[in-house]
Amino acid sequence: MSGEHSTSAGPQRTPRERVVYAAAQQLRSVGPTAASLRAIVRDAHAPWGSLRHYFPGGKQQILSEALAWSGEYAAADVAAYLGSADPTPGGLFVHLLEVWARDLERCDFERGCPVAATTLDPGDGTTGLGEANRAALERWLAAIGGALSTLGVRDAGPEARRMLSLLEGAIIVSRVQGSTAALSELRGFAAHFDAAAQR
Amino acid sequence: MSGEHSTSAGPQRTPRERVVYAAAQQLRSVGPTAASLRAIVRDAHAPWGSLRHYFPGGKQQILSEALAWSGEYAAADVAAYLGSADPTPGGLFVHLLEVWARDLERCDFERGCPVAATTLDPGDGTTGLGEANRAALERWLAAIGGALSTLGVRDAGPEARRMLSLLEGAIIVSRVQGSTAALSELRGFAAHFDAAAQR
DNA sequence: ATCCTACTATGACAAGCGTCATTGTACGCC
DNA sequence: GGCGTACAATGACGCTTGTCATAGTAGGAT
Repeated sequence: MSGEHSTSAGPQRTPRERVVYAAAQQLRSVGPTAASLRAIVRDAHAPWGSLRHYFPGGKQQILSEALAWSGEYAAADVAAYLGSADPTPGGLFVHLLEVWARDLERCDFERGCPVAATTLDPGDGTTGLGEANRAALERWLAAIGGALSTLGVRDAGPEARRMLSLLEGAIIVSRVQGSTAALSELRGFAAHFDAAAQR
Repeated sequence: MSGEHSTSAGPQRTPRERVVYAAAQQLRSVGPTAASLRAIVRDAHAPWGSLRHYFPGGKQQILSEALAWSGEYAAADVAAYLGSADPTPGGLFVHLLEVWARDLERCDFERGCPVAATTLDPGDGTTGLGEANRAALERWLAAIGGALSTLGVRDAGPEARRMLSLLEGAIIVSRVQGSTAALSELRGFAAHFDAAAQR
């Protein structure tokens, strides 16, 4: 869900893709209300003039697509871990903790989870991001739940939700304190998820 | 930290106190950026004309005091549980889960934790709420840590942070899903906190 | 009655926002 | 050549925001 990547490198993205990506980063750092289209366009090195052409739905469409992209990115990360050597439920949890600890340190704790940010900053309610936000979370939950199920966990759904709750909370506390302590202190709970797997 | 209370009833609050309280609720529901002074004054049934008189520091002062109030409220809640019959570490955790589940259901999942909201919606960074936010979290952490220590938990600090991480994450997931399932599913972790107490 | 302080009302200000209409440029297709 | 679609630049609009200056009112103390 983090999706730091690099803005410049990689296979050249289209201006449209760069806008969606930049929007996701803005979402992560300042929240949907404070995220301004002008800042997004600037970060994306995209022309302001064509914003309306690519996104006739305006800010709502841009942020919705950013949320969808984030959900897809998070799901891909889970799938990648599942394809690694010797995956386990607890290993997935530790993997998520480590990914986020790295991400937070890299950006000086100025970026968090876009889903959490959208949830806690719903604006006046007319932003129309609720549905996209819910979908992004469900996408993430489904990816984790599917992975847990593959790894032999019964009740994979609730376990996935537990895993995500732990992660989201630790991200917030880490961000407030400017330290990844909250994240690493949760590693002990990996045993819980391993124990949930039938042998 | 929730601090629902009732707006009208109770011992009559001064206009100034009502503004701080209304600001805390706005913080909880829409985040600091989207929280407007005009809406706060309206909810508080306070005169707009005297805002500047009570809070010469402007929006920053109002929201800072709202955060401090929230931290104090949360600490008082922890202290109240500690004074109840037969308190235990796991019982404190379950108590927090229940308090928040009740609070979320009462307001149709439109309000969360003010600290989390301020963390994930820092605006342009010039809001100057970072320090007040950190202080509110530390106040809450100290209250929980103190309670855990009283209840015989070693390493009460890290355990308190763990407890808060779990709680904050579950609040977010619950709010997104519009269901308290994420909160109640964490009750099983109460055993962990009980086990951390030396007997 | 006078004065000082606490509080309130009113109106204006600059800045930023998302949105939109208009015009202009580029490029591929026929 | 001419044409039509895709993209870009510009400037303005209405709105809301926090802030501030100014004036006005109440009430107790002297």
